[in-house]
Amino acid sequence: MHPILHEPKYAPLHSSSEAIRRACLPAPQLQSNIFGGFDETLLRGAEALAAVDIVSQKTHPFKPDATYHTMNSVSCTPTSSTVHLHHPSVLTTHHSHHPHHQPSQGLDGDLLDHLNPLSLGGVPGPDMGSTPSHPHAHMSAINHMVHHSQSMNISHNHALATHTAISCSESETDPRELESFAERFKQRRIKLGVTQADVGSALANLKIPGVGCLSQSTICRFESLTLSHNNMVALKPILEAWLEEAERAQREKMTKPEIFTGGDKKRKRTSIAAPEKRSLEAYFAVQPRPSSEKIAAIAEKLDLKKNVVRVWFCNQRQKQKRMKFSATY
DNA sequence: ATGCATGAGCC
DNA sequence: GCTCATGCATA
Repeated sequence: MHPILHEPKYAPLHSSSEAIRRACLPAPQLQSNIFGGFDETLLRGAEALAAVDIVSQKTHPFKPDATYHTMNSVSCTPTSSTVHLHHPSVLTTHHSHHPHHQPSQGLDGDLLDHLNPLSLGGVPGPDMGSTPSHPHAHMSAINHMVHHSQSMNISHNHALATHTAISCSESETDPRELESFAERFKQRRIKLGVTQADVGSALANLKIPGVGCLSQSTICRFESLTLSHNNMVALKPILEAWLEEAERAQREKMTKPEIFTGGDKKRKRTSIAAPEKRSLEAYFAVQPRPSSEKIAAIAEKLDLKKNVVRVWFCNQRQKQKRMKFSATY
């Protein structure tokens, strides 16, 4: 079921969002935010690193078998609410993107070759059953949509002394507004003496259709603007509602924030060692979107599980899109 | 505060 | 298999 958000004015999303994004983006220089604009320079660096890696790699067999999760319990269960919707990514509207833009395809192949001359032949990739299918409690699913047009525009018309063509949207999506709200939010939250985790679990008490609780992580990221612009836009009204409610409640009495009693769950987090991480970064600089084969090759070289490498690349890409570091919103 | 991971939805 | 929103675990 789809939790229809109480905001009919939003455009249809999912399906079209990707398309819209792609279509709208002029020609962002893509992922060069983090790694700056070097290409050749970095490349050499990458190759060097990679080379070094090969060597150092064999020396220490890091975690041969990275990690695993063992979780079971579900989670947030703030005594009162039951509204746990699924359907997280409902908003995917703008963002920058180009389908597959491979900056230096040849290069990366090269790099890999150096690293692993055998890999390209057909490395089966040590991707063994890495899917401990776990029933994950995926609660909370908010999201509002954002007009596609809006967000995109703002990014391009940079400081035009003339007029800001923020044509489409209301200030709700203005990065500037989001930033100041996040700041005010944190301040008021602290004033209320509430922790990020408290806010997250208390959200469920708002009983907003489609909104369950959120984790401390998410609240933290919201405050620090380390979420995508879309995500920020979607969360803002919710957190704003909580804030109002919390301040109102405080005026009359003291509602004690309830913390869910998660009993059991132990998921181990894989920790990628510095040397491996450096190599991954070097690869990423050259090719942010390696093919499955390349991922397998890299995984083998670094002695990491293929899935770990794949996820690392996904996370790295996502990281670039976060509000604070992205110029594409 | 942040790294690694999951899962839904889409292609 | 990717993107995105989000979370658990951890430094």
